[in-house]
Amino acid sequence: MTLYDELTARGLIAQVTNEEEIREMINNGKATFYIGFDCTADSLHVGHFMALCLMKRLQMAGNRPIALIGGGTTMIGDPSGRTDMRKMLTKEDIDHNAACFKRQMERFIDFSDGKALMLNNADWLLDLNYIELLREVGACFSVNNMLRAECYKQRMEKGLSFLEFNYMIMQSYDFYYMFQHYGCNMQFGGNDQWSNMLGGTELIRRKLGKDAHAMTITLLLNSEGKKMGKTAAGAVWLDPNKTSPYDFYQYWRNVDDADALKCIRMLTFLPLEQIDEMEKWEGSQLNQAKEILAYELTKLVHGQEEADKAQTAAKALFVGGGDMSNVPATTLTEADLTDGKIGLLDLMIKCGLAPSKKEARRLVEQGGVEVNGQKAADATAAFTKEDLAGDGLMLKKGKKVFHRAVAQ
RNA sequence: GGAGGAGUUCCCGAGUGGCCAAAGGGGGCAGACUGUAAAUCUGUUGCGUUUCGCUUCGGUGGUUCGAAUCCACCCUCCUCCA
Repeated sequence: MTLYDELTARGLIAQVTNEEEIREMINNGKATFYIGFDCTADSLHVGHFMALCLMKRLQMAGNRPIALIGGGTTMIGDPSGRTDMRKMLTKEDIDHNAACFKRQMERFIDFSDGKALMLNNADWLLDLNYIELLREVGACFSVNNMLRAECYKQRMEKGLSFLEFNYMIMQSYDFYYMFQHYGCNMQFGGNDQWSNMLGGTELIRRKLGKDAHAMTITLLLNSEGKKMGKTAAGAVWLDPNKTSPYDFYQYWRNVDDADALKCIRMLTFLPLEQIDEMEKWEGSQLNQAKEILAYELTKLVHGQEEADKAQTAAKALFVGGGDMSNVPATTLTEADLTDGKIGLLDLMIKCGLAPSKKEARRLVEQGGVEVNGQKAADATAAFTKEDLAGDGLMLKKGKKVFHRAVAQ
């Protein structure tokens, strides 16, 4: 099976500018393609992970990826898919975030021997001269057309600043620049980037009379049509300090039935035949599929060792028995104890199970807290250093949030 | 530049001097039911030493016994005119 067919079979391709040419290019490893990453946070998240996987698949087929860090474009802020304006970030924040991205990407993509490049558009965007740019590039854009683009249309209601309006031009310029300097002939991106990407191919055609290609990845939506990888607490991060491997595992372990196979197909590297086999599973058997999904993804992102740990911990907690040592834990010091004790409510806050005493108390009152398998009924309960010795106390909030508290 | 309108708790949105920690909905959390799923039902949803106290309705001052509510100035956004 060719690469292009595989991508199609996995449901990864959303739109392409020219199917025949792109198929030919990527199947034969002739593409030098880029994906842009706006560095609005100090870690990549699950949404980026899809893009990274795609880069990896293409790289394995001999194509050359360019990871473009948006040090320059982040100064502007992409209005796509947004109903409000982004917070403006300082130059320092952006630089810091870009450095964090770089570290994370190196885990997935092989940057050795020029097999992949990492560029930062700050290198060429920040030095642009306004008048020159307007004359060189601005003349090639039709405002009429731009306003017709879906990403701007949505914002016409709410208001769109001129700053953000220029985002498309900057992104197009990136493509134009890399096409000339790095032989970049294709751009990938989320489907919400389609109009921005077309801006680039159009610019290259007008300025250079050459064809460049664009291809978008299907956005990973759950059965309710919302972007996956978001929780109430925020994004699911790839940085283990922001989202622990255990939580990462649990996120995927808990996806809806309806989304399990779609995720396996789109995100894992399991062979398609194996996935087709799983397609027949239904009902509680899907639970097994979710386990596979969670394990495979945790392995990809955090490595085999962390994936094993997360799985062991999950099994120990939900199935029973087993080794508890991999369950997320908080270590308490002498300073956390008052008169040699710590109250249940304070303990819950320390372990991150509740943001305030009020909420901790409510949880206990509603019967949502267990300590060592016993329902905690008394909010005034307190624990001593001895209680926390050894494996410590096993706290449980609700049905599936477990946390250990141990003494130093 | 001119004329209007708006900013309320995580989000939407009611409230226009005391009965307001602030209706209703969404979302979240917890309970029941389950398969660590969905749907449904119930409770809950500012903080604390919890029959009470403290902080909160864009910001800063002011009026008042008392302000989300009235006044002044400022900031941000929207609509119309130029």
